[in-house]
Amino acid sequence: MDALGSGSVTNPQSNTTHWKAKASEDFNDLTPTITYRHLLFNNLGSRDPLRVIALCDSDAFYAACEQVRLGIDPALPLVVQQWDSLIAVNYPARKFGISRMDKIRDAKKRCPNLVVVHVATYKEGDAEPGYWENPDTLTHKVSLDHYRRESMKIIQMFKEGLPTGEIEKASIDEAFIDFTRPVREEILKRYPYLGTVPPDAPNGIDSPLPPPPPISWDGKGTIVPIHSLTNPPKAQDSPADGAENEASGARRGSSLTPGQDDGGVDDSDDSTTWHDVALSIAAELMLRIREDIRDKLGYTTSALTASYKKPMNQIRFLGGKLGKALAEEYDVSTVGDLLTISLDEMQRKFGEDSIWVYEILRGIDRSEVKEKPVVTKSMLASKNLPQPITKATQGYHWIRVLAAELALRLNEAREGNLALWPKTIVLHIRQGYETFRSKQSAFPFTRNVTVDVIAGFGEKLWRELVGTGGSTPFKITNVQLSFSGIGTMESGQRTIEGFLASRPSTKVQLDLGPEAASASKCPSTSKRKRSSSHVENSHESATLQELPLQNSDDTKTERDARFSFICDKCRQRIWLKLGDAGGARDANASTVAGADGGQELSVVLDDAIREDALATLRLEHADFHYAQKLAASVDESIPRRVIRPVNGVASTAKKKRKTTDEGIARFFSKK
DNA sequence: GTGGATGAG
DNA sequence: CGCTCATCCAC
Repeated sequence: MDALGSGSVTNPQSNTTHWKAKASEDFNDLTPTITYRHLLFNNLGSRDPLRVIALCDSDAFYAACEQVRLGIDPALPLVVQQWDSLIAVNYPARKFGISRMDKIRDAKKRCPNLVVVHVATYKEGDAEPGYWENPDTLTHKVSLDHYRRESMKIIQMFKEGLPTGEIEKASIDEAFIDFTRPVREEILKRYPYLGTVPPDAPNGIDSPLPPPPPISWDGKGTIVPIHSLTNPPKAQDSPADGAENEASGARRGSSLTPGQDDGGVDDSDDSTTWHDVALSIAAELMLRIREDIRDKLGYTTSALTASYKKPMNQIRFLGGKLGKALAEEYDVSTVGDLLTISLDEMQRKFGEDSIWVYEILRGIDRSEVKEKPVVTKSMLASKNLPQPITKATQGYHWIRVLAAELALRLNEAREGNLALWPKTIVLHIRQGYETFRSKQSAFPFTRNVTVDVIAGFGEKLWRELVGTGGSTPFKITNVQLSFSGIGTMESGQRTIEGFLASRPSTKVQLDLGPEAASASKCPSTSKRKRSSSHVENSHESATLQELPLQNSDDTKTERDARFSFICDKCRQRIWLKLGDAGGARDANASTVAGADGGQELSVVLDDAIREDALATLRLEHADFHYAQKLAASVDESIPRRVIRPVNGVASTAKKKRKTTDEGIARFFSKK
């Protein structure tokens, strides 16, 4: 696709309409005459005429990460290897004609002195990924953790450098930056006289701003005038570090040749607008931050700062099925070809919402830049199996490897927030060339998320997905294990129970130890009716109740430590009661049941749950004392705390897609 | 909630 | 291209 904007026309004489798409449709709102209202209010969102957005990405990011990590001279050619392929090639290496997806051998042939770093990997049992010269894809899994961490550092610098800007991490090496607010602030700082509407202004706050000062585009990078968008500059004029700082969409006079810097003040005409000023300030801020990142972290970046159009093929959303569908529907191959289709025609065919696509085709992208939560909603670890696996044990092996990665990543994320809780765990497998199938299950909140806990669930899901093997042969070519629905647990309550309550068949009730009764003496005893039934087929599950019995070495003292604690305040030994999982419960009676039927969860998992429950019990017991103090006068039960999903915006008002949407039309709904 | 599909680097 | 990652959405 190319020929972006081939139908656009700029009008250097008009202050109100900067370009038109063919004759009839115009986009007046993009670049109106800027008034005091435009400047002094900041409430127009993506229709703000002073809106400036930048996209900044790191150059050959993975390669740069390795270069920085190893303290290698950035001028040396370096590639990052993943098995037999390359996943990153730095600029010096590109000079040798090496490109991504070259085979490693070819790359070395082209450049014998090439620095080759294999991406970090780990195998089952490794506590963390490591850098090895020749990891085996049959035993190891790639880890991108280091790159994720470095990425976060860069995002952090954007945020610190632009406290009032909006930063949206777009990928591991890219971020969208909304400069609209910082630019406004800067304009008011530099031109304070704009801060008040002059008394003699003809239309009050709706009067146009006075003419802008001349702009120096010097040192702001490469400027891409709007005229040139069909023939944009190439990167040959980049700074020496290979990075670029482009600004696009400035409604400039014709004096600036694409890719050249005229090196100074724009005194060419009277066509400079406040719109241009905004763009130039953003470009300047962008450059400053990029330099800071380079100096502090060692990463070079490229940025494109645009008011509304971007050069070359930089159109989002058309790279996938939508683009293909459009091309087929209209039997065209370039964006330019689609510009002949009028808005009316598109809307008649695809409904009102297709204006979104119509604008995208014209380089107008009104998407909001919105900061994403620091923690992502999901985490996925996956492994392609060059040699398809055929046995359940092999599956368990990979599940453990993937579980190790998830454990590592979740625990690392928890360094920032202890209450992080993935509500769901999912196992995907791909059999041969079939599409993926998956199974998921609730994941309990556990303070210690270990490989064993995760793998326990993974194995359970595996059995649901492929069975225990034997009878039906399989050939699995990919295994993925993921957490989803990551949110935070509020004041760490009632979590295990919530999880187990959904498995009524395994509810068991068992008081442990002779002192169990004494536990109920301290706080009030549960009056809830209890089921006295034990699990009938106890061989089916390794539930908590079996633990003390299974382990013959388990002395009484050990058992005490595992299932109880002594409260400092009341000097009571407080016991963990394994009982009915659902329903209400008193402050002192922690309830835990075994998990799923079958040998679904390992003993170790139960152990983790037990420890978790014990920790919860301590908190609750402390709460009990606290509540007693507070509520001495009132005969009220201790307020129950409730689990509340943090991102619990239950999307009730989800728009129903029109059932008439068929084929291509379904792409046209508003994003 | 579950499971599949999509887009992106 | 092969691999990895995250989100969306119909059911």
